[in-house]
Amino acid sequence: MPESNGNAARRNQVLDAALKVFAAYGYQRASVNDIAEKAGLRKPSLYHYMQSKEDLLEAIVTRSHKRLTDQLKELPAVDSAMLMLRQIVYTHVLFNLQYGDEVSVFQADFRMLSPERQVPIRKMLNEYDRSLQVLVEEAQRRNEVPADVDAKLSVLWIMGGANHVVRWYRPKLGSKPEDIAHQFADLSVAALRGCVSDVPVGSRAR
Amino acid sequence: MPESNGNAARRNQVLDAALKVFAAYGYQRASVNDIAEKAGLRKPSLYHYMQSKEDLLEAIVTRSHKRLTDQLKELPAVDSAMLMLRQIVYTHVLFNLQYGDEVSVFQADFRMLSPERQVPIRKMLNEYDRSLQVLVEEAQRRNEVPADVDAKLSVLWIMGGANHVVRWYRPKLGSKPEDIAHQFADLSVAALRGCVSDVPVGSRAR
Amino acid sequence: MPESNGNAARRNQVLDAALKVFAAYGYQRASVNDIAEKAGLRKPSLYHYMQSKEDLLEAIVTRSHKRLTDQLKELPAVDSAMLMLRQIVYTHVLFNLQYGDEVSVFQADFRMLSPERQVPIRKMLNEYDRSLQVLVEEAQRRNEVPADVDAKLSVLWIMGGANHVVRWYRPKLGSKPEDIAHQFADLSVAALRGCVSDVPVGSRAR
Amino acid sequence: MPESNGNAARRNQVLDAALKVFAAYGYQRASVNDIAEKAGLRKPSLYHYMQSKEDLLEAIVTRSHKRLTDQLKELPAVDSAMLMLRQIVYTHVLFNLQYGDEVSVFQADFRMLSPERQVPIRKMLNEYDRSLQVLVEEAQRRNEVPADVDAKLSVLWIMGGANHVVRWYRPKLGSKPEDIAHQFADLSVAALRGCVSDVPVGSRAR
DNA sequence: TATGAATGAGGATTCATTCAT
DNA sequence: AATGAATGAATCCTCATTCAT
Repeated sequence: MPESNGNAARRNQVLDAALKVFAAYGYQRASVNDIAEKAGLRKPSLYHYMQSKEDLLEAIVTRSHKRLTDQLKELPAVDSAMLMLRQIVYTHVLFNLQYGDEVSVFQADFRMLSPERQVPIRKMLNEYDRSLQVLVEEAQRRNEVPADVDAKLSVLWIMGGANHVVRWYRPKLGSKPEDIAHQFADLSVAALRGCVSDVPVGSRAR
Repeated sequence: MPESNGNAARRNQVLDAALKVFAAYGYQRASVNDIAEKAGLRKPSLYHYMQSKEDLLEAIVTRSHKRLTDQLKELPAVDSAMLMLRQIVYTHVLFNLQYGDEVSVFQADFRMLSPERQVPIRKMLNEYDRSLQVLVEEAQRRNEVPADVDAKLSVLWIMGGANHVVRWYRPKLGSKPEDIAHQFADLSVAALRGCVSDVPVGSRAR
Repeated sequence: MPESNGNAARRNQVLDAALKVFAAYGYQRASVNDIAEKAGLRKPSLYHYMQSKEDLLEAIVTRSHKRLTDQLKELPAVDSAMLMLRQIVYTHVLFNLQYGDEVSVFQADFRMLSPERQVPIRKMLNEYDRSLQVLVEEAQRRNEVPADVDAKLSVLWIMGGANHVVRWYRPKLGSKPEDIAHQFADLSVAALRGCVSDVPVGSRAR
Repeated sequence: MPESNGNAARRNQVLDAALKVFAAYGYQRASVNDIAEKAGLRKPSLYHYMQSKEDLLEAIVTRSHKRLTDQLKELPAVDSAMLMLRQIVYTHVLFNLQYGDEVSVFQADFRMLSPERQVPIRKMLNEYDRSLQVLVEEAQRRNEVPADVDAKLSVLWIMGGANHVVRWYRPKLGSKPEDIAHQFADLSVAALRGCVSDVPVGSRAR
């Protein structure tokens, strides 16, 4: 009766195996047997370290978010909202680049969790977005960001760019992670700052 | 007549049914039976309108990309690269908002296609990204975008924001699609324009 | 309501199409659609010329046996049982070589018919074997075949060799059909004639 | 452990179950479920002992041929080609009678294997035929068989008779296996020896 | 702890046949 | 006579999970 999910080191090995397999095939296509092979065990042995396949996914997703927030907590306090935001984007992008598998699985397979299991994670994500939104609003109060910028939309915009990296980034190819993170932090700050008041709106809709 | 996939109107109904089911459950979890029910048919009848489940996914993905590029082709020619880019981002975001299901399935399940089926689609995507990159480079030659901006990275950044919308946008909730598209077009242009030269680099790594 | 299985010429075309398809894939693997394609029709159209797939098999099998017996009926009467037998073997082997597809289907798929449909055909086959056996017994009475030969077994032996040809014979390769038939007729007669009384029985069992 | 096909004893039980079911219904009509029932298992459990249904057929066919050649290898060496041939025919016929199911399945369903899987088996069969042909030629050099006998054809003829037994033999009915094998060995030797030079060629074709 | 064995539930797909047109 | 459309039944196979050892 594996009540405690056994030995913690082994449990982590299993999680890592699952992570790689999920990242490679996607949660649904990855079989428990694939994970077992990757972990150097037989299929039933896995059940000493997990309750179910879904359990692994939840653990991976939760662990991933925790890792990110742990990193963010260590950021030095700065008195400028914009600088804080810049730090966060930089860290977030770098995190995504460093933990590509985890983040990929998060993005691709999060919704494969049962609705109930999604709830706490969605909550964390919303809180995260919300905290960024607060920073933008703070910057707007300080006139570092134009008032007509939609704080919520712009945060979603930035998150999109930051999360997208796991889809195209390949280590050893192209720019270094730190450079990418810097560029993206710059782009975010520039986007928020605006400087667009003089651009004519040349969109199809007009 | 197994070659012609039967009546074209019906085929489209089946594609739409598959689209909804894939969007709701994900390609892997969606069963052929689910699609049949949604289409008002029994399971084997579907095979008059498709060769396989994967066939449906490929058709959806291809149709989606074609729809977008068809819209982009209709954009008026403008002599400014930046304006052109703005138009494209606006149109792309609006398209993603209007065809949320299609785009979601594209993003979530594209890689469930066999490697061979992925090839032509990857090619199209790369061409699209490349064409945007060319616009950024053109804008840089005209000094509308700072020379130190990485054209490729910034395009990927923008695409990230544009594609991300399908993950959070819910019709009837929040801003109107046109407003979102405008904001995102503005943010993209602002991000490229820069104005960030005076910002200190407050990142954890330093 | 296709009571009469329609136009006879068309019916024969369908039979021939089925014959080729059955011979190529085997009755079970051959699909009604394969037959329809070979016949230049669509699947449901076949049902104007048959009651069922099994119906086609029965018709092919029956037609094949009738063709053979028709040929045998035309053999000239001869007063020697051995000569009669020789004629029959020659004709049978030649028939098998000429109607390889039909005979192959007969042998391979006869038992796929429902038990009831097998009855009359088994009866015909038994009668055929029996008539040969009678000839051997007649030859034994005339001392043209040793008395210790088992008439029934030797007939089954001969039929084995004769039927086996459809498994290895390929037109345009090796001997001509007439030469094969002659050789086999010779072998049959020689086998029955015996001349083996002086052979020591070097079999493992002793 | 999907590579090792599990416990060998069980695997053999499954093979035997499959053998009986294939022999009774034919490979195509036999369902995996039929085999499972015969083996006292549920359908999915079979997959511990096989990779696929076709896998079972291949194993049966290969095992059958191996069993025969193993028996043939034990035959005592004799200096007469004719005696050797006689021994082989005797043994082969007896084998076919003793392993009727195996041989029936071999003959009826061998071609249901994928072309690739047929290759090695065809090769073995050809080698077998060829080795018999060599014996006939040797006997011809020793003048034990007339020079005008076609060695290849006569071997095919003999194999036909030998293989045919599985179609008509029913245990407990008619002659004993050993007697049948003896008769057939005698008939083969007699057929080859000839003694037919004085027979007029009474065939339809003249 | 580790695993061989077993399986219920469910997967996509095929196909002979029917029927309305 | 010909066929597009539709489908019930059945097929092989996969897989997450359980359990006895």
